[in-house]
Amino acid sequence: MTKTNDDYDAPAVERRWQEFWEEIGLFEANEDSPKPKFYLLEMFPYPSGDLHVGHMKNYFIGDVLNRYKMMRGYEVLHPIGWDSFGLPAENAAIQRGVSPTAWTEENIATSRETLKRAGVGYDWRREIAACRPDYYIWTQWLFLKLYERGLAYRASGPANFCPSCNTVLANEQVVEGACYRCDTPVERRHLKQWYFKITAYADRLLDDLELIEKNWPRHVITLQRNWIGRSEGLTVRFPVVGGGDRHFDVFTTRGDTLYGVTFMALAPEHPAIAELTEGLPTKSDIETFCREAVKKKEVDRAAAATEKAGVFTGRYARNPLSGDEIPIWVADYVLISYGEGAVMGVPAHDQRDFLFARKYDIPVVPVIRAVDGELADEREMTEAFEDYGVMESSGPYSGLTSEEGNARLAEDGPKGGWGRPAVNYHLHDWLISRQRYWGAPIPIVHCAACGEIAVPYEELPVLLPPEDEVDFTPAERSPLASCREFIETTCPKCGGPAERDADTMDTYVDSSWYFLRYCDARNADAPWKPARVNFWMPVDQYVGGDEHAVSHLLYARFFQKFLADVGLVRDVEPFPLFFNQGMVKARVPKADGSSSMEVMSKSKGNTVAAGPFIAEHGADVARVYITFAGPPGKDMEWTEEGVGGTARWLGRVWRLVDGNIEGVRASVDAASLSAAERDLYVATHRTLKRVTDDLERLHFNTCVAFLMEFVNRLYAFENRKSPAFGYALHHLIKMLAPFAPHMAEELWRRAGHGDTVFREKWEEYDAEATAAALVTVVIQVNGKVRGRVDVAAGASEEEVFAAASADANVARHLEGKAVAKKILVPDKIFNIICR
RNA sequence: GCCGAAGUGGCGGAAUUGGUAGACGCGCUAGAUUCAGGAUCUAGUGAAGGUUUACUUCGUGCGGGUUCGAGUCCCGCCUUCGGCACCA
Repeated sequence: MTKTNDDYDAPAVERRWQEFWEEIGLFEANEDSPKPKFYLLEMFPYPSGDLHVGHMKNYFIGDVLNRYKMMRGYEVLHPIGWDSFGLPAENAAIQRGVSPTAWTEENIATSRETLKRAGVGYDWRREIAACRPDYYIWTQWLFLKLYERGLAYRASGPANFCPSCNTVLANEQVVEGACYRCDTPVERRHLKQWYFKITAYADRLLDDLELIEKNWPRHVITLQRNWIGRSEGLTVRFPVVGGGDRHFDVFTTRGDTLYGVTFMALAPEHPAIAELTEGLPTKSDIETFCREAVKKKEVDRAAAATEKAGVFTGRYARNPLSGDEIPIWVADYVLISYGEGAVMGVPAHDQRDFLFARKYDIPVVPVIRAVDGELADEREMTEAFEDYGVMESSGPYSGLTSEEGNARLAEDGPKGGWGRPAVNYHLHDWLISRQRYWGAPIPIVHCAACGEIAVPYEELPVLLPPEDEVDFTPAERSPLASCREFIETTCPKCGGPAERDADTMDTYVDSSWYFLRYCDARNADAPWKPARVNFWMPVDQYVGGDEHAVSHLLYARFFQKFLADVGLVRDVEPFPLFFNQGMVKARVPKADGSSSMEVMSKSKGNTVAAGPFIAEHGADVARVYITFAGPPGKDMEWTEEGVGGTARWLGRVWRLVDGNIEGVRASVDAASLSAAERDLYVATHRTLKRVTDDLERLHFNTCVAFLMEFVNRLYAFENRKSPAFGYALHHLIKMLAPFAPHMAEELWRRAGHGDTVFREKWEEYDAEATAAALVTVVIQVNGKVRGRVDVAAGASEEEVFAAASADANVARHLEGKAVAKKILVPDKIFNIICR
């Protein structure tokens, strides 16, 4: 492997400066600073213990900004902590009999050490860990706040259960029907669980996306919009024929197709099925169908999506508008979890209903025609007509457009008592209880006499019981449930015997408010002091992965809105500016000798461990390579060759600057420079401008490229004793600082400075120098490049034309032709159109 | 199926608003230096043609279009990668 330089022992130099920075408290953020604040945050990491270089990208992007913003004069809050509850610690306890606390703290220590060796600058005084009582006391405190407002509740309902993790999951944690963590297909189970009422904020979570839309990646905004999935329509009531006042509600976005309803379909899980079929000879068949349908969904969801199956219940409902009697079916394509768990079947205008109706010989009745067409003949239909159009055969609504009809129906429904406008969401309430040990206990007590009672605030935290008293053997209930010392308590209300809730909270609860805790991390009396949160918040730059687009980023927004409502925070959005960094890929060899680039992960065996890499090559190599290899927002490829190239370049920088260190100077007399020196001076300021502009745009890869270009230019510059050269080196050190902080700091010190370069001001570029007096204008003839001329900046069309005509090649192309038109883009391009 | 992102040399990638396509790096080639090197320095490197110097033609997934000028804008396709997937 390439060494940067024989004189430069990166690991030793880096260590020295890391200790120095810690000594002088370089990264400590202070609320009483006169500087403008900048809150920079990377997503709450799980302390995995063995960080690989893929993990580091996030932190390196953050730290480039951190150091740049410091040099730009900001008081930067750049904190770190650990999202340290969660299954791996508990699994370690099960598999190896180790203590989850000890195991986690050990991993935290390793992760912390790796980040420190990587030179990432954090205010370690604010370090937090979700698994420590001084943090989770406030997670519980926030649970109680939600509970007080009716936003935390326990209810029975269908839940996603992961049989491998032995716990339920939130909808957001089910990815393509499988557990997000272990990829096991989830099962639907009817269970009593704790929820946060995020749906109460659905509209605000949706509407406020407009506030952040411009400063978030578009796809993340789209994902959130789709996930919330607001849809407007009608709830229509269909009475059961001969069923007294029994009825079914259905949700539809297509009220205009109501006269085309030819059947009704209930989800197999619909609770009213049993009662509806009571006493009918078909009852047992229907029960069998429902059982099979529910099972089928679990086993094979993909197949169920194409082939629809159903069974007729033997009962009928009445269309409240047409008065028609329509058969009630149970159909496997109807979802219990959306709308009312029942749909009106309009085969003529809904493709799913159409397929279902054709399969079971249910009539198809078209009631919408295309605006410029005719009503379809049901016998000739091969698919549903799903577009809006004009209503026909629809009683008093015939002749209205779909839009008009829907508006009228929304008014008439409540008047006629058969329907009402309704809004449905794809978003469901957030299921937050987990049947696991390693999480924050839910601070609720169940009392036989008083029912569900909140643990009083002054009794928080509800501590996890000591690990040696808990049986971690996987079961379908929380390990806490079998720990008598934990469960048995007294009712805070009546004082009688009572039981604690045995479940713990989803770890996403922990990460929904951690960014607030950093503002006041050591507060023992409250989760935070509002003044402190209001000083630092909102987060000025959030950096993280888009895998959390509809989980953490949605939950945290929900928490922030709730906290704003109860006056604990000021801002309604926590992260007005979110940057989504790409992943690090590395080669995975295949059996046939070829290979592919895949995201670095332990399971693929293509990781490069961060600690050992840094110990061998130094952190600066890793930092510069990761920032240079590609735009920060896109995936990048980690290769040995790339690492070598970066190491080589840092060696070039070192030899160049250190070899001429005595000439480094902060200023130069611009007036006394020779032409060549003047050119170097201009190049220095042009580089400074380009690097500065691209730092602001987060285009770090091009910043490094510009620095490389600059270094190449400096190598080509012969007079190394020139003040212009020393001046260029001074600027190079400063521009290098955000990217290779250790080397820059070492060079800064060797150049004779006492303090850290990170307390120096970022240099301002000389606008006069960057706007050069002479510019190169490209000459085109009929749109093709035929030459280039150097002219004075701002040269007129006549001047450029005169210069262009003097160019032999241009003249050749103009020869014998008449100039028809001249287009000049000042200082850039001159296009001569001729015939 | 729906939504989103992206297709540029051998490779990773540059190119604010339409204005020199291929910056920078890797790799490769040649030379210098060195006891030697996978170290260092210098030069070259999109393709084709060319009196190998001028220079010319082609070239940013494909086909059209707008424009003096298109990687960039518009229309229609193709491919790849993500996300959601019976949402009524």
